[in-house]
Amino acid sequence: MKLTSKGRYAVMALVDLARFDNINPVSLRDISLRQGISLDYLEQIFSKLKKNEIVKSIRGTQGGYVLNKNPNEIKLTNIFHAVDEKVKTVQCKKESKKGCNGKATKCITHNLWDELEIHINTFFENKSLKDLLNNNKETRV
Amino acid sequence: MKLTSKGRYAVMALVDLARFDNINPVSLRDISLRQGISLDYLEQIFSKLKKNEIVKSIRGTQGGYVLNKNPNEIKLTNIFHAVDEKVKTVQCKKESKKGCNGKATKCITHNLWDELEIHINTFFENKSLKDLLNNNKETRV
DNA sequence: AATAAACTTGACCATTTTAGTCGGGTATGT
DNA sequence: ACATACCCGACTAAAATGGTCAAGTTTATT
Repeated sequence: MKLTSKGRYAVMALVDLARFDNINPVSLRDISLRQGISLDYLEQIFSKLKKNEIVKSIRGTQGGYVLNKNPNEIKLTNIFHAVDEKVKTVQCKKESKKGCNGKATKCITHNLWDELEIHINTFFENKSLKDLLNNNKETRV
Repeated sequence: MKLTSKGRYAVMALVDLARFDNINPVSLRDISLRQGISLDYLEQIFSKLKKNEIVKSIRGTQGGYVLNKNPNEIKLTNIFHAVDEKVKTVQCKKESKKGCNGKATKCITHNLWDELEIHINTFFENKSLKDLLNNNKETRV
């Protein structure tokens, strides 16, 4: 099981954005420089964040992105969902009634992955951008 | 984030093993047939389970594998660790003091992944093979 | 002693995913 | 007009994944 960089970058970028968008929109270039994430890659990520109405864009000079909601309304679930970062149990639970492994029954560990998924999603549901912002005022080395 | 088949197969195979090893060792061939997992792939997985002392092997005809511990002593953590299925935060947390992203500080979401990892591992620590066995007596469609 | 069942080991490989890059746009403030 | 910034789709190198294949060794049974 692994977390991909895409999800990590999305969260990093949004925390960065939340910190600086109070006055003006924040350009991806700035985020790129501050967070050390490739600009081109950020564009892909923000395209998805925009489609999912997590951020708004302002084009042209002095343009950039701003949050589309309050930081406490943006849960990690939303962010991960937007960039296709999700908990996958691979080939299990795809077909609802067919069972796994091409057999007629659920595989013997099926319920386990369900539980795990719920467990992880609960964590994501309960974390908002705001939590991360607060958590980070106390930046320890 | 995704769970790989290797981890899933390892758990499935061990549940299968736990059910049948009361009398005789269980051959991978049997597990392969019952669970629909490639025999060659199972061999790779069991090689790792054996190195981690989760199973013992008996060679020769009528040989096979048996559990090396009681089902309630085998936690999911142990299984996943054995087959290299673990929560990875990718490039974060590799260097202990250097920080992430090649900078001198921790990335702003560093603590988050720590928390998540703890959250998930807690789930794995608290689940044993025995739990899965019990859970499965009530096999619902 | 021969045989067959089963574990053991290591190399190999096709496919998919990941983490980008690249090249062209279009909109807009100055 | 021009620079800054978003927009969009195609492309790609490298890694991970989910295996396969071949050539063993061990041991119970006949």
